[in-house]
Amino acid sequence: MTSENDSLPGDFVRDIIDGDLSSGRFDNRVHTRFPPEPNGYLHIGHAKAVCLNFGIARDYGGLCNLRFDDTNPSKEEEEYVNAIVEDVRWLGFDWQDRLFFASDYFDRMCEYAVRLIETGNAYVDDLSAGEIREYRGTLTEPGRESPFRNRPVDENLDLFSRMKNGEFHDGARVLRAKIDMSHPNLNMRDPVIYRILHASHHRTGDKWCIYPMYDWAHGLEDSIEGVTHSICTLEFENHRPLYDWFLDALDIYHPRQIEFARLNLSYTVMSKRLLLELVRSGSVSGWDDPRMPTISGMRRRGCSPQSIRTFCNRIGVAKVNSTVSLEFLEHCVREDLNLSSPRFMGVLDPVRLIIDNYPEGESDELDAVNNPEDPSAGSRKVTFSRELFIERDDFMEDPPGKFYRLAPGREVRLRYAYFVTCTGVVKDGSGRITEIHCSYDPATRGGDAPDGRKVKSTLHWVSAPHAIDAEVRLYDKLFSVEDPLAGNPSDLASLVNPDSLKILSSCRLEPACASLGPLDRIQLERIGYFCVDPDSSPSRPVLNRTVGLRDSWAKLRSGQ
RNA sequence: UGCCCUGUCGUCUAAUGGUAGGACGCCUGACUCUGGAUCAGGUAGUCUACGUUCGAAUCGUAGCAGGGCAGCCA
Repeated sequence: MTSENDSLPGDFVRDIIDGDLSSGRFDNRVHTRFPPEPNGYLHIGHAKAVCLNFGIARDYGGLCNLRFDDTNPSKEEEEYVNAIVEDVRWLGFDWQDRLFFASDYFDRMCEYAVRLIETGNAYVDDLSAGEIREYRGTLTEPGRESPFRNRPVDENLDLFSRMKNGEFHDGARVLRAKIDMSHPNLNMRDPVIYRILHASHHRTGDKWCIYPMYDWAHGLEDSIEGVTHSICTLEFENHRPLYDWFLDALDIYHPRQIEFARLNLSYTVMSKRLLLELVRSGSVSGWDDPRMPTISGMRRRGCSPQSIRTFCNRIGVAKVNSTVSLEFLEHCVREDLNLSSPRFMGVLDPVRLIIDNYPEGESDELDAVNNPEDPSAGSRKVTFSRELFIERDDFMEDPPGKFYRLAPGREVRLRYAYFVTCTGVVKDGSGRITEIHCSYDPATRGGDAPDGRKVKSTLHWVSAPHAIDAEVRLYDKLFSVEDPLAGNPSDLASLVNPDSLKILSSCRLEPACASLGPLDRIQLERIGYFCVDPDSSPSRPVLNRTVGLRDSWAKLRSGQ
């Protein structure tokens, strides 16, 4: 299990656990679970729950199960199971041999249902779905009892067993708990326990034609597994009385349900349904599009598992609905990538720079540090020559006062190489600069002047004859508005940030980048953090921008 | 006009009846072969009212505001 060195304040969930530990409620055990439904991909909101559940188990020396809540075969697929397993493992968590499925407990759940019927706590109802809704009442009016509510136990037993045996069509009957049709909490108005669904299940095949409802199933799963603290999101708060009622009615082991606020992130959405909508509408390329807040999207974007864990551990756990700023996620990503990413030089928008006093046809091997934050990362050679590419942005013919980079007559340093001074530019017919001419000072080889003179800036560069071509995909926030759901927009797609993806197809990278493999994370000096996309090939690397470096020049410029 | 939950810097979150603190963001400055990183400083908050108390963000009452709930979804 991953250990985290962040020392963090506790949270209300841990406070509750501390209380249970001191009162001896669960025999000094702490046992949690992460219970995804396999009907979609995991997103950063799920990561919060994963980190909470596995993190608590780690901190208290307890256990955390990975359990699939697969009680609805019409929405669930094995593809999702596999993706979820991969994502949780990638995040750095381990459930040992405790990978469970709700469907493993279907037989026991049925036995429990029979017990509920026998004790007069459940009945088979012949009402249709629409009738049940009508009988339920409203938020302000009590419901009415079903005419089938007082069937004798034997009849209920018989009908339930025939439901199970497939004698009835979908929707013909349901098994309901007998609680209180006038309860102020609608969940307690005789909730449905089993429905008939002649559907093939991804694990049990056609063995079942009745499937348990969440409220019934979830507490049983927790109870069967000996879970102590069943941590879920706020929308289940109103379900807790029912969770407790079932376990009490059955008189079986009774975990404690605790609800916390789900994560919201600015400039994105966090619902499987809406994310699926973006996929279906083609607004993004798939669940793993690097703009998506999914774990697979973030992985492809280049966020490290460590940075996601750090983020989840720092945002805290509370009961207030809140929206964490995207900037905070980016901060956590930069913080980790700064320490762990090897540096390379690459030019996104190249302009040719010619060093007139450098001998034609010659080249030079210079030492470059791989990671200034990590001496053990060592160094590499970069090849210098007479013709280079630098970033078009790094030159201005008529620079404003705060522009420190290259300009006519000005001397700057080329990273790890030489000081160069701009002597002139060449333009094409439209006035666009096609070449920048410089002279270099051979005495500054390596990047320092023996006479101690300083320059205001250092530029990254690549050698024109040695550089490799690359495609770079610049990703930005998914939506152009901070809260895409504000005002219930009818089409989310129209709010997608038009600049969320810019593809640059003629970038140049230093040759060392050729050895990079899919999902490798690097820093391109002075630009940002990048991740090698799976679309990449050795002959044509494709880099995804994870997040830019903080850029005080860009900020200065945009502020004017 | 039912029931449940929640209100602390712009944002996220601590303080568990005893000095309202941290982080992100933002603003200054220092340093720097990444205008990166790092370091130092600054900015800014207890929803309102009444009550309990020597003392209230914390406890109580009322109000206001936000969120959730009427699937045979989870």
